[in-house]
Amino acid sequence: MERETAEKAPTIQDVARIAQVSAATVSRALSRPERVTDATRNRVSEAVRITGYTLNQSARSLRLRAARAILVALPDIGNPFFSTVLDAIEREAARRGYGVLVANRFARDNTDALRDYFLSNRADGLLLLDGSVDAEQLAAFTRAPINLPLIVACESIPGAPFHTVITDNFYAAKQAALYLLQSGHTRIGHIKGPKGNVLSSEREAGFLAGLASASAERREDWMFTGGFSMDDGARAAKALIALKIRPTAVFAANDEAAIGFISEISRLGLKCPDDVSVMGFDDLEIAAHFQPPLTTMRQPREAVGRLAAEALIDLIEGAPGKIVPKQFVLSSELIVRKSTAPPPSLRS
Amino acid sequence: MERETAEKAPTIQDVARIAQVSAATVSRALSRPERVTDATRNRVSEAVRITGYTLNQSARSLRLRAARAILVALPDIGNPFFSTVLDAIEREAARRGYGVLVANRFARDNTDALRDYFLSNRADGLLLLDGSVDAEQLAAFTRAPINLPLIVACESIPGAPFHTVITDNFYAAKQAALYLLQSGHTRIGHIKGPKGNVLSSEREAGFLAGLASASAERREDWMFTGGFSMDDGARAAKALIALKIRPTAVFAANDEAAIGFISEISRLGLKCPDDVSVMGFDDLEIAAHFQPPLTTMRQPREAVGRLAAEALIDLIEGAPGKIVPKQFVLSSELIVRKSTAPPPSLRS
DNA sequence: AAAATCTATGCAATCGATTGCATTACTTTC
DNA sequence: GAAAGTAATGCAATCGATTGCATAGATTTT
Repeated sequence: MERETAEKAPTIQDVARIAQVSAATVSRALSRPERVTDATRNRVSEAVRITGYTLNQSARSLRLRAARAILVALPDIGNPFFSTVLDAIEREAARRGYGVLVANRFARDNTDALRDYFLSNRADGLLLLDGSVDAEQLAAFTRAPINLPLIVACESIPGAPFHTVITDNFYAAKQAALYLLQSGHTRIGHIKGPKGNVLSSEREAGFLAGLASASAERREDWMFTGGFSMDDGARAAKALIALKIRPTAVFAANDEAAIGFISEISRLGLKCPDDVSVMGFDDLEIAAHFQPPLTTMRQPREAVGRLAAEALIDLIEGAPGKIVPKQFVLSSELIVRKSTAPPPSLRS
Repeated sequence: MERETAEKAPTIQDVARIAQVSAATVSRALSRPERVTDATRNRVSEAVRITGYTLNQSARSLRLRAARAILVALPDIGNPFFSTVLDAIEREAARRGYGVLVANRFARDNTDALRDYFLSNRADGLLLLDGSVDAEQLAAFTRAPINLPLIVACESIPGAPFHTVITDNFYAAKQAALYLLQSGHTRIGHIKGPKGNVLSSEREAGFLAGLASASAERREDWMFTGGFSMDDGARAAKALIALKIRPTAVFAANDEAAIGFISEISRLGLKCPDDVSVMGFDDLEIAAHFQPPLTTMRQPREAVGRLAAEALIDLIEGAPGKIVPKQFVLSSELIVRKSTAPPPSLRS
């Protein structure tokens, strides 16, 4: 287990010997340079240069009880939505000198594993990008005696007292519905996200609120059970094709479902937007390059990641004590492209 | 800096006191259960349960000089190709009890930062998914006195003595060219990857080798300067449209460029595959759902990630000493979909 | 010039887990 | 039953950085 290196890495003692000061002074020279004289600081810098010293994080972590790392738990790194958010998190964390540990596809019932990263001093806090966890258990982690610094981002956990960074999914979905209504559509369907997912239900509710506000028709067989994957979208397409009365527009719970949907209806002979307008949600990079380019609600993914990382590190470094949970709610933006058009009835 | 927790986390000493044994015995009971009596083992287990003890990784790392974590350095997590590989890496690492630290978009000239993760005892080894680094400097890291365990995956660094896990890009690209030739195309273009990238040049060379083996025509103005992004593909599309004599098929260096290309030629009035067949490389998830579904070379991304993680951890845990660099070369697979067809001249 | 104040630095304990060596208790062998 | 061997456990040093407290020296105040 113990690694054998020909030459051991230089330690603070080595630097101290060469600079002819004590290890304590080296430590101070490096972390609070104003506390030592110029002469000492220079001697230490020189000794660091000579030895090629790098601080041993394990020793530092042990002493300070701080790992200078955060754990990011996500449901699926492979998903471009999450990987972009992760990108922003990583950037912000690096800026503030923190490492980023990733835990992918951790099971719902595996919150203990996340807690243990904290308890075992590998991470100083948790950034959770998944709302499908036991809120009660999670809340217990944030209280004494554990006091896990926690930020929930992307997906909220309703009614739970966590710091969160989310986007306003309800309002954005309502905007989407309103946009389709304003384009002249009266028969509008929705490809729902996965069951039990908070984002799904908020987007569905927002969509229905949009319909309701215009007193538009709402039919159960236009509410397609779906999911967030392309295959889910394709399944919804098959369901739509089978209908006698079809909606002229469909709002999908995310871009991937929208793409899978369009892909499948094209295969089956319908055209988008000629026969059916389709909207997505997220504005993934592919949305602009898909055929047809996808009308969608753009979520500020980078901002979500950056703010979440920022908030978590503030929490970690902040004074302990009672902190009122902060909620950041960012807005999404309507991006109109070619996958939506007025319904056939309104076209010349 | 020092975190103040109401109650400190239980330590091995606490467990020892409750189990009425020494800390040394607790340590042994946990790491090598066969070395203690059943009675002791049970008492320790019970004490662990009572206290809720979790091992402090910092202390362990300090003592053992091992972090039980690997650092994955990649050029762009946001890219679905890399994020899938990362997914596989994470899974394998977790299986073997290793944490995964990510370093994204690290600059070419910033290899020191990667080395410092190792020197500072935050990571036990480096998994590099980017070939665009200074090979000489990197090689120095793997030698004494640093002895950084290193695996280069996805992109090889030619002529450098590293363990690598790659796919056979040259052969796969040649296969792609041969497939297009066999479909009857005689005028075939190529959207090149980014300049200076190893993958780009191997795919380009393989493509040209394919053409050469069939003595097919090769024209400089059919070799589009490109890149790996959708925008790069779109630019190539504009260049193609401007040509007097156009190729009837195009092989793009990756799926994203292929998608950007198809998207742009559609916008400009050409149809795929009717006017031009297009092939990609990678088989991203979107490839199957794009319109038209994309013919492509599927890279075994999961296998690459898994093998790379496996090899790195073997290297970390293996006996130190001279190790001959191992090269894993995996094969890609032709996936035929609808974006390719025989050229117009051969169709009825 | 003595007293008080301040500054720079060193000493030594500390963080928590691991392990070589020493010790004790128990078993086997002749 | 004494000697030798073995198994289980404890003692104490160790990994490397940080920091409260002590001290020596410099500076200011009276």
